[in-house]
Amino acid sequence: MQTRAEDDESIAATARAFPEAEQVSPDIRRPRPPQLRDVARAADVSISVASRALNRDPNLRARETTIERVFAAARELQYRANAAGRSLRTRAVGAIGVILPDVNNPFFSELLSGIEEGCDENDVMPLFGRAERLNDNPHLLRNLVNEGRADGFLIQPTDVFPAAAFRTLAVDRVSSVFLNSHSVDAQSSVVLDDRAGIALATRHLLDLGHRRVGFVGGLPDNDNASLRREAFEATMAAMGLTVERRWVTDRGFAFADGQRALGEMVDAGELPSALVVATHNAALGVLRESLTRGIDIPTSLSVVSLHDSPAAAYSWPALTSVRMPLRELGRRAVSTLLQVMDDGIPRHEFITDPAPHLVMRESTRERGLSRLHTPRRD
Amino acid sequence: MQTRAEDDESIAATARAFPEAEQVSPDIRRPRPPQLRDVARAADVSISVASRALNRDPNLRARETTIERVFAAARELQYRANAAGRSLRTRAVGAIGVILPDVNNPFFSELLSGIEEGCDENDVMPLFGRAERLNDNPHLLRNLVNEGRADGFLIQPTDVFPAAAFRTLAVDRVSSVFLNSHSVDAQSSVVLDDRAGIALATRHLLDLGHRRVGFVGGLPDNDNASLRREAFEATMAAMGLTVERRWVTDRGFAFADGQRALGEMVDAGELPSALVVATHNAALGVLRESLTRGIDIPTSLSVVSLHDSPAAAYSWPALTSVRMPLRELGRRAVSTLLQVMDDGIPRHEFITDPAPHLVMRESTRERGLSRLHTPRRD
DNA sequence: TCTCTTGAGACAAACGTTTTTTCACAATAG
DNA sequence: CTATTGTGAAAAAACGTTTGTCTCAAGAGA
Repeated sequence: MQTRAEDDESIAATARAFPEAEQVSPDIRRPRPPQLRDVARAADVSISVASRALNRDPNLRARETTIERVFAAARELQYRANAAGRSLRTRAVGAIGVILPDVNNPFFSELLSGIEEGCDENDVMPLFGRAERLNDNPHLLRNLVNEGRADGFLIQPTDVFPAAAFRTLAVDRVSSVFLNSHSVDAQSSVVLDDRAGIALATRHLLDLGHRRVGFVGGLPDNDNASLRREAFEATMAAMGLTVERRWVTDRGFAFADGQRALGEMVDAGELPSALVVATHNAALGVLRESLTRGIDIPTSLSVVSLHDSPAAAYSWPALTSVRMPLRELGRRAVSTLLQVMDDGIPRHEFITDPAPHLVMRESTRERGLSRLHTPRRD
Repeated sequence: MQTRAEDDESIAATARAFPEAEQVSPDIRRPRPPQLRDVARAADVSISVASRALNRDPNLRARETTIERVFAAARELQYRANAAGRSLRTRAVGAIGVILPDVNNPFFSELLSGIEEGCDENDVMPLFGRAERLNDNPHLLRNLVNEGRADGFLIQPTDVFPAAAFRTLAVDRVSSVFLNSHSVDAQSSVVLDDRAGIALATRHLLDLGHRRVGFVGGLPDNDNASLRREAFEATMAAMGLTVERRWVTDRGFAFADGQRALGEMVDAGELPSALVVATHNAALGVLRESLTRGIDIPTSLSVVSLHDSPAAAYSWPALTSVRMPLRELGRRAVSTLLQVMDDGIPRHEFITDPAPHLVMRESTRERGLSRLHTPRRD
């Protein structure tokens, strides 16, 4: 303030005027993570040998002991290759985008952990994004690709999906695997055996003696919905049973759709004695609407759903459901994506193992008084 | 097969023998995303000018028209800076790790979208990870840091958290913000106004005329649990009401804990006329246990919970609850983390706006109206 | 003796940015 | 007519890897 000081002095003064600057500066400087250079120095080899050893490059010719030294040094230092450096050189970032609609749908819990498991196994990083984000930011996928943040995508599509957002992927030739969807051709897919799941659920009701069985399905233009419905009808037909039109609804997969489906069925007159519900959330809606309308489940109506989840055990009554191998789906989706990324050949996988499994809870019961025992046939 | 052809020929023959090779090879080579170099060329400037223009470098001296040209070119090409290149140079990757326990807890849905919103606003990429992953892979956080994949972390801790996994962060001086937790000192935090939420819930019951009010709380050594319990007792005391010991439980925040709490309360004798439940999932457990035991809610017991969620509307009866500003929590957590990353100064934020809000549904009722009005049943 | 091979490893370029430094040129001052 | 100063922009280095090419020595084969 008094006199004009020389430059260096005034800089020092400035520093003093903002005391926190002195403390902060060392605070935010965090220790540099170990680099390949450090590993090489510790193992007393060149950087290139260290790199090739760690990556198990077959072109590297070095003594076993040398390679061992490198690995030991890397372990010792907790070395992890810097993703940016590697990515810059290899044009692959070791991360995959995972786009799911409604992460909070409880039935995704297993799928999610399957995906994470698959990622861990393959040393790949998952980048989760809720599908809704695509609506706010339709460039998300393209940006992710252009920024080189993801090498490929795992996508679970829904009806309301902005298909345009995915066209980008095809145009840019980005590998992607669609989960539970046959609809997008020319892309890879990994799907569950919905047919077997629905058949299991339906047969469960038939085994309990039910004959008047209805179906609460998804929207008519949804591929999965029609597949499930066909499977239901086929199973019924195989038992020589016909399906009453009025007991088959196609309102959708959501909670509210299940509520509505049951409501309409009730309003239309006599109920079936049992319902196969094509998906978990809709089944919870059916249960809830039954409570509202005073329909006693399972006494006067049995309900079984495709897809299990923790929430199924919490509902009233606890929901009998068919548990699908979602964890396996997640794992396979990851490994399939990696294969596709590797060779560019689209694949269509079908998860049959482990097979769908019936989880018996409280929402189904043997059909009331009539203990008619029908011979089983297949 | 017949004669030895010259090299070029035999290569062509090989290609013909593996027809897919011809298609695949170009397939997996995807178009190179636009680079800064391309932008610079299109705008007819050097790479450095392009970079500084796009980053609004104040040290850049260039004509306005030049800068405009650069932006126009970037828009035209849909340029996005390659994350690896930038990260390598700047030592920041523009991504933050988000560690949540149990992503499927429905009450996280808003928190998640708040975080994504905050990330979008700040042009940062969220890397979600379920906390359980830390159990399988305790090095996850350290690896993320060492690989330079995340610049900082958002963490929602729980009781069962492997605290050791977080010590790494402190040691490596990685910025992190804890959500809803006061317990980890020396780290930043963003917390909700639980006190106000519990007070609102409690006052709601008192306003309805309830005087015998109980509390279903979390584990006694959980900071949040004690905070909520204190808030409950303070609100009661402010009305001159004492709290009966037997109506205060501390089983935990989970569904099963709620079930157990109510069960024990019933087994112990007379019930209160209303319950404040310290968290959403436990409240659902209380509701479910009431159904099991034939306790009519809200006729003989009113239940209100801290934290709302879509699932609350689906329960039976629909759960009256206090909606906390989780979306705002998510957004603020992101911006706080970015500030901490910027200057290294820990912060402790308190979300009071928007204020907690009572969502009236069907699980609470005025005391004494017991037989006048029952929820709709057909 | 001379060339070849092989083993064991080192050199150096390249990936796409950001940022410090340098440069060319014109306008002004002396 | 030469120095100085702005102005506008280009050069070049650096970030941490991976990987194609080199080196160097020791032995093999002729």
